[in-house]
Amino acid sequence: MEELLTISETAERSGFAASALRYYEREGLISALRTSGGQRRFERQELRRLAFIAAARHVGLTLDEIKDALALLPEGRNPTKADWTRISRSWRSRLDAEIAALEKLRDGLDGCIGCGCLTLQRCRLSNPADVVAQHGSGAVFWPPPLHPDSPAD
Amino acid sequence: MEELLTISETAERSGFAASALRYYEREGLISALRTSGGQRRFERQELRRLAFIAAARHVGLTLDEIKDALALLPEGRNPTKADWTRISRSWRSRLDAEIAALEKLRDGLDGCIGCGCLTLQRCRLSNPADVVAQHGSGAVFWPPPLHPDSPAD
DNA sequence: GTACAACTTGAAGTCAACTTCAAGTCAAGG
DNA sequence: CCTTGACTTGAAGTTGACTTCAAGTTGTAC
Repeated sequence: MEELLTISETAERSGFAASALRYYEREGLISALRTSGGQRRFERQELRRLAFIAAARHVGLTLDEIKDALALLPEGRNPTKADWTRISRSWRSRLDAEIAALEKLRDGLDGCIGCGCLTLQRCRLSNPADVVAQHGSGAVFWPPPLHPDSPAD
Repeated sequence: MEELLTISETAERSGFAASALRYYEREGLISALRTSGGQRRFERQELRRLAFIAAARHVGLTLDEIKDALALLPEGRNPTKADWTRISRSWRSRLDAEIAALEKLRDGLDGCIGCGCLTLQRCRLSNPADVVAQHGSGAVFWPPPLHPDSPAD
C-alpha cells in the first residue's frame, strides 16, 4: 500500500494541473513532503484540501478567501467532518445571495427589454448620469456585481 | 443646445471611465467624431451603445461577445427600440441558465456539506479521480462553470 | 550503469479589461 | 496672447490564477 502520492498522481486524482499544485503550495494552500532528492510527495490528506479548494473555487471564492478559510482548520490534529462542514457553511448564503442578485437582474431586464427602454430617455438605463448624480456613483438599477469588476462602478 | 459630448462628459453620463471609452473605441465597440485638433466628440447615440454595453457586462458577456452583438445592429439607420430588444433577448435565457447552475451547485452543496462528505471517501467530491476516469475529464458533480476558468476542468 | 520519463526551479508569459504614465497638444476664458 | 485644465498618444503596468519555458536533477526499470 503506497502512502504518498507524486505530483502527477495528485494532479490526476484531484483534477488540478501539476502546475496548479505547485502554485498552491507556493501560496500556502497545501503542503507537501519532499524526498531526499527534493521531489514532492503528497499525503492523502491533501486530496481533501484540494477537494475543498475545488469546491470553494466553484462557489466563486478567491484563493485568498480559500486560504483564510483553510487557516480556520485546527492545527495538530486532522480536520474532522465537522471542521469541513463548519467552514463551508457560509457558502450556502453566499450562493443564495448570488442567485438573488441574478434573479433581480433578470427581472429588471425583463421589464427593461420589454419596454425597449435601453433606447429611451425615460429609463434609468439610458441615462445613468442621473442616477450617478443622485446617489454618488454607480447605477442603482443594477444589483451589486457578483464579482467586483463591474465597469459601471 | 450642445450636440456633441467631450470624453469626460460622456464618461460622466455613461458611468465609464474616460480610459475605458478610449479602450472601447480602439476595440471598435463605440465610435467618435474628432475635432480639427484631434479630440474626441461623442454623439448622443453613443450613450445608448454604452448603456447597452454596461447592461451586457452586468449580464456577464465579454467585450468580444458584446462586439459581436453590436455588429448585429443595422447599418445606415439608427437602431430602433426593436433592434435593441432583439439583440438583448438572449440574455434572459443566459441568466436563467446561470441561475439554474448556481441553484444546482447550492443544492449539491447542501447534501454534501450536510453529510460531511467533503472528508469521506464515499463522496464523489473527495475522490474526483474516479469521476475523471469514468467521464474523461472534469467532475460530474459540479454544474458547468459560469465563467470558463474553472480549475477542475 | 544507463536510459528516460518524471521531476525540480525561477522567470517569464497569458488572459481580459482595463488603468496609469509620460510627454506633448488643444480649447476656451480673460 | 496666455494660461490652464482637458485632451491626445503609445507604451507599460495591473490583477488573479495560473501556464509555459529552459535548463538542470531525480527515480526507477532494465
